[in-house]
Amino acid sequence: MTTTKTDYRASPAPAASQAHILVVDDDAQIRQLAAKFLREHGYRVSMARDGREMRGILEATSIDLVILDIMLPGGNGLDLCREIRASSALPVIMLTALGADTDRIVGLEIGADDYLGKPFNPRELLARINAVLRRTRGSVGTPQGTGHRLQFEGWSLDTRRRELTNPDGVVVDLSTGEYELLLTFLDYPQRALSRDTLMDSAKHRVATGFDRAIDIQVSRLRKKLDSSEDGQAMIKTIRGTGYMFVPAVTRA
Amino acid sequence: MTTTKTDYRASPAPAASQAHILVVDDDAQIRQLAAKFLREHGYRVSMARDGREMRGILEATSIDLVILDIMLPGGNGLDLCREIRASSALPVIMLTALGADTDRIVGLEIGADDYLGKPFNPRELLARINAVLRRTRGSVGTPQGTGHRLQFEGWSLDTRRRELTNPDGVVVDLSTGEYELLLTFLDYPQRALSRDTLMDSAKHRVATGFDRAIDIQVSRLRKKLDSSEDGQAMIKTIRGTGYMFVPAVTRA
DNA sequence: AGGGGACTGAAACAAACTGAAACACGGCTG
DNA sequence: CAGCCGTGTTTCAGTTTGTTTCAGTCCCCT
Repeated sequence: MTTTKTDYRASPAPAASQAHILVVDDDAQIRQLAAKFLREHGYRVSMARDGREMRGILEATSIDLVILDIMLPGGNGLDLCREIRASSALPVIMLTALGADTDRIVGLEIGADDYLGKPFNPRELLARINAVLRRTRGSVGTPQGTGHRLQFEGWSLDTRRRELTNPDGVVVDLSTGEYELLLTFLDYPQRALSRDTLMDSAKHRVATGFDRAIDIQVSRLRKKLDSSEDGQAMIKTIRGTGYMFVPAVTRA
Repeated sequence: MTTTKTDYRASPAPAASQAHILVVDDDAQIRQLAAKFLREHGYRVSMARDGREMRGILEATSIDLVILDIMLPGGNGLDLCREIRASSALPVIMLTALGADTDRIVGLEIGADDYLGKPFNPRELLARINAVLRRTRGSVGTPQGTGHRLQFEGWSLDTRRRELTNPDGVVVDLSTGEYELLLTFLDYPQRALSRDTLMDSAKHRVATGFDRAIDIQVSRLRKKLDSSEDGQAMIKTIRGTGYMFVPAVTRA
């Protein structure tokens, strides 16, 4: 995996780049790893070792999202999650040990916005962060929750309903894969994305080397975006590198 | 975006952490176990051995939720549940002996908000308590007992009567399984739920691997929700993952 | 300018996944 | 006891997705 060389966007920063994330984990290695990766992707990151430190940081600074290990010494992560939820709507993503399915149930019901098994793929973490932020952005404090709509060249992708609407207002059916792919593009517009990046961001899996899955998926997506005149041009091929989503993207 | 201290789900919690729970069970061990666990998780807990003690505590203090064993010496737990319901909207979770009759019991008009097979996983108990409190929040103390009604796109699900009403005001019959499934969806709208999660949240059991039970149940539920035009779209399939309930859900 | 290798677009096929009808099973009702 | 209802399983058809394959493009080199 490579950290894409192009630096991040010139235009409508999906605001993701400004979000401030707090990583709570007692394992220094995981903390560092996550922090490094997230910083490279434009987030501000703070870290805490336990509940006490977490509270301190939450009070001292303005955090947009918390990543919380479910297993913390002296104080279950679930309790911390509930504690957060008792007083705010701060988005929380739980890290759970693999295979502990009871935690899975509870992680859901306890009010976490998402959860991720350890060890996790950094890109998947990123994807989920984006998804959660997208879901909660604007909805926090705004009852009717605007902000879940991504627009470009008259098109609109409702991330809540997973629905794409063309400039004429007609809903265009997208398969799950096409939706995820488009979403990835919309998260990083005007930026060359390698097949690798697209693969694990959109499909949550690693490229197998001689894999053309992304190509064909791009091709299919293009076809659907093509109903308008310059649909073809929306996703530009960057030879030897990957693809780039050209139009400017705004949130509504 | 700022860390708004507003809750986006519902009104900001009569803080789960402050809720007062009454455990009614004649088995001292279970009482202790549940109480200890719940206290560790921030609840206030009272205990009663039978119906008489229960009444005493209900009158003396302010209880937010009752956990009630269905098998009690001298006085069926079901009767106690009805008794509670006759005079209040106090949420009740029933503990039932594991096995055959759980399903049947639930189908009956006991009016419990949820149930749990014994022996139970403490975390699952916690999860269901949270879910029930979230659902009924605001209803307790409100004489008219609103709050047990979940609404979406003109539809309304009355969790007390286990009754679904379509936008025209017509009651649509739901089987037990369909009801539980819909309830789970309504608890976690706009969120991809895996078959596993749906299975143990809605059916109180673990998926057996090559299980299509959820699929067919979703299919049946869809059909019933379909009487309106875009019923099909309400439950979206997320290939390779599970299902998602699309409409916004409000409690009334 | 021409040729060759590497890369991409997309059709064709195959595998995986999902929808739903049909059937089977168990409990309940009359 | 026969039939009905709710539910899970089986099964088959329809979708979606990934791989293979081949043709067309682009780039570099001579």
